[in-house]
Amino acid sequence: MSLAHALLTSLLEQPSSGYQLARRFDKSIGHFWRATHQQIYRELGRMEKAGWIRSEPDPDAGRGRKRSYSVLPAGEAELMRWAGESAPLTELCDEFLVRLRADAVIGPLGLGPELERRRALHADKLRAYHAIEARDFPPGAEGSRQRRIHHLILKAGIQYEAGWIAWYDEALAALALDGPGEGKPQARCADRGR
Amino acid sequence: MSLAHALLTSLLEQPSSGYQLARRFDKSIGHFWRATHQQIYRELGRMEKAGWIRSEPDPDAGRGRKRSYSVLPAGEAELMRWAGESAPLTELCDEFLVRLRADAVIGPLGLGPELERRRALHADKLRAYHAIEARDFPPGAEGSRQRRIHHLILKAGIQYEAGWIAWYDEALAALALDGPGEGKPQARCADRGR
DNA sequence: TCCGACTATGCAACCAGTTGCAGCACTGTA
DNA sequence: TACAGTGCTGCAACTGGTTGCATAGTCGGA
Repeated sequence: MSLAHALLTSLLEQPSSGYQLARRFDKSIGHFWRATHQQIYRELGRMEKAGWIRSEPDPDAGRGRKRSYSVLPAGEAELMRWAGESAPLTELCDEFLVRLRADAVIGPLGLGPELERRRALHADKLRAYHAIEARDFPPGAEGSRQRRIHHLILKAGIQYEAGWIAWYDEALAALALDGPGEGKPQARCADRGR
Repeated sequence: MSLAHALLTSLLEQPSSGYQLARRFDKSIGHFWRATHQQIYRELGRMEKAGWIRSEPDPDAGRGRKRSYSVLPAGEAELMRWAGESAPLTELCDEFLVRLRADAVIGPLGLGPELERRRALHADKLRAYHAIEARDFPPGAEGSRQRRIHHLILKAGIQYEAGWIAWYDEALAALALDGPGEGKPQARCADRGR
């Protein structure tokens, strides 16, 4: 598991509260790592107990029970240790491919619209990533090592989405060969007589 | 969750025992959906209770306590229902990108060799996929709808691996700009004085 | 005949992630 | 002053996945 380490990284970049972390995870880091606020609070508790981070109640006063977390040397050492470890690859694991395979076994189920929908969602994400890239990494500017790495990470997202878009295009073309009947699952199911 | 549906699909393609399913998951379906034998046995139990599948003890006799599972009409109906549902996209979620980002915050940690290693693993997988493609989907042959879909699924894997390889090449090039010092984490960490 | 390797199934405990809900503090507005 | 909205934290229950271990039959070889 590495949610703790994702949080350490995020806190090093910017000490914040659990809530802020949760919101941040909807943006930058959240592009490639997900967590709910529940997970984050629980994990912050553990990390504090482990001596990796420390919290102080309410630094910029007034705002409720807010606690701000920051990384202790032990946490930084742990992050350094962990970052150097080698980890297995994240394997391709996509529910939709299972659906496609099911479609192959039990006859055309009219997945065309769903393919279109998914392609469009990927295209939305790609557009969003490109917008971030245009804003934060203008061409020509060299940038620090840190900026180069952040750009690299963004490019991983771009590459990922672009790859899927290309694949969905191919899939749509391949399934279009079935002809117009592909859009009518009921009729085809009846054909199979079950 | 959709392990149950992956199992239904797999059982429709070929009725088999839990153990065989587990081994099959190391191959075809396992390229994009993972499951341990524990998960599979537990799930088969649930599915049988739900009336989606039925089991008979030891059809091709002699072999231990082996049970063979096959899909019932209710299971096929359920699979059909599920395959038509729309599901959220699988998002990019990669631990290594967190490590990279940690490297950006706490200075060069010498991730070069790990990048190389990961690139090589992706290349291995890509080679394996290409071998399967050459064997099962020779160019020129048209093939049935089912074969076209299976090819499509394989191509998703190929596209995925090829994308990562391209990205790792880019990453290696981008981090090489740091010069030879990048491979010596200790020295650089000391530089930072913590 | 015993032993180790492999096929095959399963229990129990644990861990991570999700969901639903509740509570409290503050802010703006009616 | 009351009330709705939102920032912020948290408990409790559940689900899915992992790990470690136990068992039992079968087969081939020393």
